[in-house]
Amino acid sequence: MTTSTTPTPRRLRTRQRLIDHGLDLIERQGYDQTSAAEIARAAGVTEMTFFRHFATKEQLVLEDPYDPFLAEGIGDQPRELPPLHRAARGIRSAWRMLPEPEQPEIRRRVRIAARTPALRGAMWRSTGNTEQAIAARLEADGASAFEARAAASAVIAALVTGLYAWADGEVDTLGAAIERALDVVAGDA
Amino acid sequence: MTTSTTPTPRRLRTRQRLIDHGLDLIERQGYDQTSAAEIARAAGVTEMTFFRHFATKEQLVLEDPYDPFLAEGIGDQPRELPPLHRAARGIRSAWRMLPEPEQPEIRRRVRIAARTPALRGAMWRSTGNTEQAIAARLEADGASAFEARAAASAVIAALVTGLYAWADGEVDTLGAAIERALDVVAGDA
DNA sequence: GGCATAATGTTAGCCACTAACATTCAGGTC
DNA sequence: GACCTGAATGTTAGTGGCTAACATTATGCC
Repeated sequence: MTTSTTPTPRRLRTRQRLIDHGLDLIERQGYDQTSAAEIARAAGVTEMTFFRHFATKEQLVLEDPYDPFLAEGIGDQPRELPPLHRAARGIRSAWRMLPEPEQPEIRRRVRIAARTPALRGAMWRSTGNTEQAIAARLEADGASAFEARAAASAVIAALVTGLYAWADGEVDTLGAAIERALDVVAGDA
Repeated sequence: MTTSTTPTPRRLRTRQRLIDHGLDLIERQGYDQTSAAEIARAAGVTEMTFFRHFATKEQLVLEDPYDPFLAEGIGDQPRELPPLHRAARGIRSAWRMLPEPEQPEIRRRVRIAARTPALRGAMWRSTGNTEQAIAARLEADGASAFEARAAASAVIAALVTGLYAWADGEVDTLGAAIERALDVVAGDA
């Protein structure tokens, strides 16, 4: 039940220092070459404290800002469409309603993730919740469990690939990257 | 350049003992609750030896038998089709030409992977090569790099989801699971 | 200023994984 | 059957991610 008391200002500051120094160090030296202890030291704090803020070292990089709402738009899609198309259209419409997130920070993170094999796996794990939410929506609207999961995973995979391309500078805006990625899996929608 | 000398019989036996005891222990106790040292001990061997056979503990579970040929069938698909459909049809036709792999062993592995969050990420990483091979074929046949990667990742994601469903007993045969998964992403092919 | 509680520190330890060096084993030669 | 060589394994020591248990400091409120 993640007892979620509002974090105290002090805690927020330490957390932010960890993020700042962490991303800095990792960008300069690489993820594997940067230890949690080193980041903690740079932030003026103990290794133990690092892990009290981030359950794993991966989580420092893989915060998940764009995630949990993405399933919301699916219910509005016409049920005659096959699950893959419903998922793609739903995500697209949900995305359009999102406030512009702080893109520079996200982009730093995604770029690091794209370059670090260890994190590409972790990214997949971290999108697991979203995937499940999408699958649940699809299933609620009539798809079989199997179809729902297959469609959800395919759409998320394409989307993450789009994110990577954006972080690498192949696509100009996050929005465009998402649109193009979804077009590939459901181009006629 | 993986200097690949043919492994000596002795080495093969130790390796097999590690696999046998490893899968046994993991099935009984869970992946996280089973240490590499424990598996090594059960196989009558040192922890160090374990890691000389498997670069990581993950690799003991995630051997990759069905992988590298899957890209082969793509070249035969009509180029007018969009990349996603070419990929799906290519994999389907490649699969049909494969000799039946030793399914019981694979199924044990996939089932473990499906149940272990840490391994679901690793699975993704381990399919990276296949994904890249598929994307390369798509690109060679005229798709843009972006389209190629998005389509390849979506198809692989669906396929892995199908594998999980098969391992869980939701689908009877591996072949059927693959067909159904591909139908979801490219049903009209 | 005093107090309760959140935030951090300390210490000790497990496990995945690696490097460097020492030992044993298997298969062919004589 | 003793001998020799290279592959396979063992030993030891260490790093880094991560956790548990307990002690200390800081912060906001009275």
